[in-house]
Amino acid sequence: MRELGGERLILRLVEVEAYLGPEDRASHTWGGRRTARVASMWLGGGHAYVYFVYGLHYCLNVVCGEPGEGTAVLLRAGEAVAGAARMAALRGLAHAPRPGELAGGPARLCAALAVDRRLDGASLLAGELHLAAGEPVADDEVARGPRVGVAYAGKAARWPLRFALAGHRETSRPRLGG
DNA sequence: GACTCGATCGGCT
DNA sequence: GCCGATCGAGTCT
Repeated sequence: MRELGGERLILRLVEVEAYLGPEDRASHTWGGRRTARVASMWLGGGHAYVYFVYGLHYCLNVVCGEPGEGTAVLLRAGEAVAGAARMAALRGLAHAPRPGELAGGPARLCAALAVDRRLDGASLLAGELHLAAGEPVADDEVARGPRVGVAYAGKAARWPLRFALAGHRETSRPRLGG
């Protein structure tokens, strides 16, 4: 849930990826890296970790576990529950978004919720950006597969740590089968 | 101090 | 399906 100027923008998360900390080569905390950029990923669970990538995109993670674990979940896609028009405007879309276009992809999700570095390290338990428990999802509704864009990570690149609602239309590309 | 490349997206072919 | 954009963190010298 994103609160922006009194308006509520609500996304239901439909796709995420897990990053397991120092032993996960695809993780920014691989090998115990403690640099300024990843500092917030070492915070305790419930904090946001926002980073800038490719010179023009932001990605939003939810930090997990105890302080010092360095584990997080990347939010890859969501479907609009409320505030879709505002989110489309934030995305700069002049037309009604097609399925998957509004927040289907980590950088799109950040753009739709106006997330940038100012929210890096912020608490997600309260405040203008926060997580709320949603409907429970049965195990057989969840498709899983290898993560995206981490081919450099060797063996860890093949770990099935990407999770999405099976057959959901808002998930990011490349679409997870199932 | 300089160089390399990335947890991406959108436009063009 | 392929490729360029764009910049800062990380790494090496």
